[in-house]
Amino acid sequence: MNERSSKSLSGSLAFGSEHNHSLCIEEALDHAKRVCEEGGERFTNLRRQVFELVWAEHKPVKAYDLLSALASKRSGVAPATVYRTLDFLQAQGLVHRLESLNAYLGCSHPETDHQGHFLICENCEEVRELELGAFMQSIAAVEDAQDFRVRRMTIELFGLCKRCQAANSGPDPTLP
Amino acid sequence: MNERSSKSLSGSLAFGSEHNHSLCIEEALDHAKRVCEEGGERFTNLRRQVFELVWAEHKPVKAYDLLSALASKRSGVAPATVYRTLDFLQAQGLVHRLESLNAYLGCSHPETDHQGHFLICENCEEVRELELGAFMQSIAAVEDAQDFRVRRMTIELFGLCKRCQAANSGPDPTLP
DNA sequence: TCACGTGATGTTATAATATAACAATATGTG
DNA sequence: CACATATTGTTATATTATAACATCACGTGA
Ligand SMILES: [Zn+2]
Ligand SMILES: [Zn+2]
Ligand SMILES: [Zn+2]
Ligand SMILES: [Zn+2]
Repeated sequence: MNERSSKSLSGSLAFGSEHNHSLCIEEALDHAKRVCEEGGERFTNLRRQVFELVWAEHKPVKAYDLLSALASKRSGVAPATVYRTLDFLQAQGLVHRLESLNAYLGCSHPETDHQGHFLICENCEEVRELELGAFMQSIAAVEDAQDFRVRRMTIELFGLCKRCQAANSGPDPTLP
Repeated sequence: MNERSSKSLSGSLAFGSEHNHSLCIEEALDHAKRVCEEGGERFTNLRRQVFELVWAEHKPVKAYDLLSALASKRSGVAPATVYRTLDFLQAQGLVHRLESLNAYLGCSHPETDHQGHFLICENCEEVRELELGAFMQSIAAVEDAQDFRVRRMTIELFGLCKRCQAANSGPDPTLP
C-alpha cells in the first residue's frame, strides 16, 4: 500500500497485484467529477454514491445489489433510481455493463473513448478490463472480409486469472 | 433459389445473399438429428419443434417469442419448457445464446467444436456467425500477455451489414 | 408382459432483471 | 421570484429466467 500512481488510474491493476484501493477510488471519483464537469453534466450526490458503490470492489456488481446497498445510504431508492443512474454513468463512459453477467463495473481507463473488453476470472470473479489494441486489428480484418462496419461490441473472455490458475486445478481453495 | 449446397450448412450465408432456406432448414434438422444420435441423446418432438422455430429465420429469437410460437403447435407449454429445451440444444452445440440480446440463434456450423462469434446488424437484425480464426490469434496474445487462461467467451460485434450500409446513411429505408 | 429406473415433459409458483409513466423536487437563468 | 429544464421519487408493470415437484414415456431386464 504505497504504490506509484501515474496518469493511469490505480484501478488498472493486473490480476492479483496489490494496490491502494482507497487511492484508487479517490482518483476514480476525481476523474468522474471532472468528466461530468467537462461534459456539462452534474455529478450529483446520487450519482456519486452509485459510482462509489460500483467502485467498492474490482468486481462486477449487480443492479439489485447496488439497490440494497444504496437503500442503506438514502431513502426513496427504487429500481429505476439505480438503472437510471447506471445509464447515466455508462453514457459518461465511467461504468461498463457486462452483458454475460447482467452486471456493472467501473471503467478503469475512462480517459479514453472506448468499448470495454474484459477478462473475467470464473474462480475469483475479478475482472480485468483490457485496453484496446489487441483486438482492433482482428476486428478491422473481420470488417474488411465481411463488408461489415462494427459500431459497438461485447467482448467478454471468461477463464482463470494467474492467481487462480496457480492456486488450484480445482475450485476455490480459499483465496485471499 | 437454386444454390449449391456444399459441406457447409446453407445457413452459413453471407449477409444479404439469397439462399434456399427450406433446404437450409432441412439440412440443419438432419444435422441436429445426427448430432443427437451420435451423442446418445434423443431428438424428441419438442426438441425438433423448438429447433425448427429457432431456425425459422436467420435472426435472433427471444425465449418468450419461441414460447408463443410453440404454444400454437402443442399444449402444456410453459417458460421452463422453452428454457430447458434451449439449454439442451445449446449443450449439443446446435444453438447459441446472444448475451447482449437475451436471444438465441441456430448455429451455422455445428460440426465444429466452437464458441460463437457474431456480427449483428443493428439495422436489419440479421446475424452472421463468424468462423473461428480471426480472433484466435489475438486471444492467444492476450492470454499470454495477461497470464490468463480463456475458457469461454462472448464476442458480439454490432454494426451495419453490407446491405444496410449501402441502403442508407440513416435508418431503415424499407429493406427487402 | 410388466415392474422398474431414468430421462423428458408438464405444471405451478416465484425469482431476478429491467422499464414505463407520471409526480415532485432541485437547480440555474433571466 | 418566475420559469424552464434536469434530476429524483414513486408506483406499477414488463421481461427474462429458475425452482420444485408431479406426471409421462421409454427402454431394460425379470
Ligand atoms: Zn482499486
Ligand atoms: Zn473502460
Ligand atoms: Zn437459411
Ligand atoms: Zn456456432
